[in-house]
Amino acid sequence: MAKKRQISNQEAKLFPIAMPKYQKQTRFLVAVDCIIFGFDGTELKLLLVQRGLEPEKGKWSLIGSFIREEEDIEKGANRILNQMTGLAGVYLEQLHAFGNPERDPIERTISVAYFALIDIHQYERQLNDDYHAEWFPIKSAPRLIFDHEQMVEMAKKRLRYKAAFHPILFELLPEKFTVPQLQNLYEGIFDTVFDKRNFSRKIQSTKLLIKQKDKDKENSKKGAYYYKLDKRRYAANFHAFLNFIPNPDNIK
Amino acid sequence: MAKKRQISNQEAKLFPIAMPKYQKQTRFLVAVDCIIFGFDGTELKLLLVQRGLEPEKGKWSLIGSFIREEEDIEKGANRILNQMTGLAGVYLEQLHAFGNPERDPIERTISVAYFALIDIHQYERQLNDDYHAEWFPIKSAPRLIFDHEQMVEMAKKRLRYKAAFHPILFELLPEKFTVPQLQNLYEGIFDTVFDKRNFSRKIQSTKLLIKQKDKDKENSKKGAYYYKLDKRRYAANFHAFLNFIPNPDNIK
DNA sequence: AAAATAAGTGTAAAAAGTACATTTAATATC
DNA sequence: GATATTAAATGTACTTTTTACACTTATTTT
Repeated sequence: MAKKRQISNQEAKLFPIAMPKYQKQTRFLVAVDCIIFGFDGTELKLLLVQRGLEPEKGKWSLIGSFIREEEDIEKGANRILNQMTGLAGVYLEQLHAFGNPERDPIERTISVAYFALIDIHQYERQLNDDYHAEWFPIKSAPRLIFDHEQMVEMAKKRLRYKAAFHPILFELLPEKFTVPQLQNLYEGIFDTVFDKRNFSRKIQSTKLLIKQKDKDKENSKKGAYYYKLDKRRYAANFHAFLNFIPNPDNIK
Repeated sequence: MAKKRQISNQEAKLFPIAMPKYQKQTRFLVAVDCIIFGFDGTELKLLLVQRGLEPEKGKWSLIGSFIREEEDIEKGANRILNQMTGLAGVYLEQLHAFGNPERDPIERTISVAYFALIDIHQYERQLNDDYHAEWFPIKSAPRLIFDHEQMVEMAKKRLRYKAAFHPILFELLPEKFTVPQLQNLYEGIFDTVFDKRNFSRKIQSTKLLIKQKDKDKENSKKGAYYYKLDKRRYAANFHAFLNFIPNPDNIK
């Protein structure tokens, strides 16, 4: 196995005979599955598709596909997301690699799960019309194939965990949103209720919100002021600990 | 591709002809690499081995190997850890899947990294004598092969992050330890100093420690009382948020 | 006996978190 | 056009947590 110099994968493709390999090892299919969360102003939703190939054809499934030969996993996740939903430039984070040998009955497949957060309204039409993807309230989603329900459970926990300390939930909101909407979102994620005054004070203290002059009149007679995210501060504070949730116990 | 019933992987092995496959997809090598942390009472250390096969034979590397055909990833991580270091039953958590197509120049390999926390003293001899593994202070570790330094960086961040909220660092300590030792560990991990009185009060308030009657006389004339971890409470509180670190900013 | 060393401990002030009720702006109804 | 209805917006007093800070104690060394 002695070797004078390293041979890149590209070279190896051109000169397959010369390429040393780890001969005796098994090779596996590797896939990406995406847990895509959206928020419609009232509840947290999950984007699902009907699986297009056997086994389990026609059953509900996370968006996912196989990684290609020369494709980085993260790039693959973005490609698959884009191909299957048209989404691009959304928040995407690696969740966990799932590798139970029995998880796909056809052939062992290792799946790297990613979770995505998107503004549901920005894509609602497109998703339904062009891609036959469907939003389900997370509390009444259908049964999913393989270990996808386990993936969703883990993603929910991760989302709660992150949301307790980092301003990640803004990724789920449209450009303009109201404080009551934001509170709804937090209450949905943490399955609890917060005192309006305390919540508002805490959010305002982060200085991440910029008050707009117009109001949302859809949800109340008085109307609630719109806010926009201060993108500069958001970028700077994303990894800071904002302690959004007073007692984040019972999360994990 | 229509199929009457599912065929398990085991069945498929017995009747290879009958097994439907995802024909056109590329298959990849999948490996596990372990970032193994230890604490010697003074500083955080990293367990490394000299790589046994080309390429990069003889260079320093994380402990790692390929996943086997019918092996779950987590089980594989435990097997590899045990085979290469003799360690068993230690804290092990999945960190991240690394999949840059160029990360191993011989053949594309997707590596699922795990990090482990161990009580260094319990294994010091065994590791050196039987396995030729070596501990390096994390601040003066040698260059590592492939993307292993990137893995270590990510593991350090994850460790800090978890340690800020969960009592995870006890995994690095021996059964009996003193409060000053514990404080040393936290100060090392967070690269800062804490007030002795405040640190002690905070730790005691978790009620995770049981005071022993004997003292450690090695590190001071007066001696410091030993404590043991209350294992019941530890198990119950592991996922609770203990807020060990007052202002956990600058972590990630 | 005196000096040196690190362990162990308390208190007051500041900040953060909690609990709680009324007023306000706009629309809908009579 | 007066009244009822709805959800938004806002302040204050109390409790808990965090922070800043210095001396005494037990033991060994000289």
